[in-house]
Amino acid sequence: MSDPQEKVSSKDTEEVIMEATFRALSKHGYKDLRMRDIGDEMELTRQVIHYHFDGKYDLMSAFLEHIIEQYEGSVEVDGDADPRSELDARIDQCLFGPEFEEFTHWDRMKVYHELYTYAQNDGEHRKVFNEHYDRIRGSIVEVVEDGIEQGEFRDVNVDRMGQLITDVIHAARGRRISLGHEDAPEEARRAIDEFILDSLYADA
Amino acid sequence: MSDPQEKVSSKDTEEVIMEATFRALSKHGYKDLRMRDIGDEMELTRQVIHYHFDGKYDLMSAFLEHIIEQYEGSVEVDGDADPRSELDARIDQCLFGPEFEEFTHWDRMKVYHELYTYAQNDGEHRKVFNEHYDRIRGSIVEVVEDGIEQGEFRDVNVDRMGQLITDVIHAARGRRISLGHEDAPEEARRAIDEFILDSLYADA
DNA sequence: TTAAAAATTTACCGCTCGGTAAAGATTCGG
DNA sequence: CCGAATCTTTACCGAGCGGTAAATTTTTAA
Repeated sequence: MSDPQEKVSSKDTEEVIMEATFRALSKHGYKDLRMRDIGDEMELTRQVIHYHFDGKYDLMSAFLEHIIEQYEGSVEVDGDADPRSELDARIDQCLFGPEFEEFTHWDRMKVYHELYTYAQNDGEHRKVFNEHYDRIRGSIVEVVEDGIEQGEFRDVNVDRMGQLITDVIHAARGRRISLGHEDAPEEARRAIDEFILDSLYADA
Repeated sequence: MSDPQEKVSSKDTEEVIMEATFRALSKHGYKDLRMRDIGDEMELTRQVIHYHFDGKYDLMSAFLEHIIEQYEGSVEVDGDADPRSELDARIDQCLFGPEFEEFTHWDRMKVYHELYTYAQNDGEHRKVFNEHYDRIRGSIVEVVEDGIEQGEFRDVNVDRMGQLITDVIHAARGRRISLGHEDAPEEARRAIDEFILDSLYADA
């Protein structure tokens, strides 16, 4: 009875559904996602979904929050490092993902990007993404601010700088995913180093 | 009989279908696009589409080439200007569109971005986008190369620089479209100016 | 003028989709 | 141990989808 693999409570089922949704989404893409595909990705029947969620849209909304939670939960910080190292670490994490789960990172990003793009047709989802985006950018802006306060960086417009870095990260990811440019993240990393971060030091 | 508005030849009809597809796509998004929606956007019946195109996928492929053609056709060049002006002009055109058709530019970009993202699930479309992307980036790289040859710019890695600029443009557009950040293009323009293009002059 | 070819419309269809209702199984409270 | 509540499965459905076939109109070529 306390057999760990037989225990399936309500919360576990919803988690199972989330993971199945993730796999189905990875395989078929958002446009061609059918409830049936999700059912095929789990041991349970597809109809259980309707018991736990109120239809397809509700499911997708729940999944959106789920994947964003995972994203933000995977970000690690080392508050003690110097601003430059901290900044580098954050950029790396956004571009390459946490070291230990590299293999799922791009699958997750693929799905994330697809939902991100379709959000233009959905006010609800757009709002969720906006809040998430603010947090990500904010965390980078913060590091730049610290660097300036500590006198390591020049006094630049932090919002503009944070936004620029976030944008480059975003574009490189999108390019790797949509166009298949495997080296996009690494190249973006170098470009940020060579052409952007030097603006934090140069005395204009 | 030579009444200009009554004349409807085969090529014209395909053009009508392309425009209707564009409008339908703008309204409903790729995911929720039905053949019926396209029919609703034109005077002709929706079944004519099946006469001119071999099903929905064939239509979408044709439309993809159509919209990319439009995009590239709208780019104007002034070969005589100095490299910096030329570069500025190109960036502006990518970010804000040709002056005279600003009102359609963002509708087109919206559709473009959606197809771009979905291309990750479609090898055929991905290939088309890759070729297109190479041309756009190439045109920017070219200008930077000219600037270096003419001694106006520092001797940077042109591919990396071209890619970076293209990425920032792309991300800003995506952000305006998906998240609704109206000021994204202008902010990106400033960021490019302040933090990237200065790398073309600074002596390291 | 006319007949064939091209283009469009009308009418229709099979299938797949998301969703539901009721039966069945499992868990929980006493 | 039992009854109730929770959860899952089985069986099914109607709406809406992309697509087709044949009738109809328009254009083309003689």
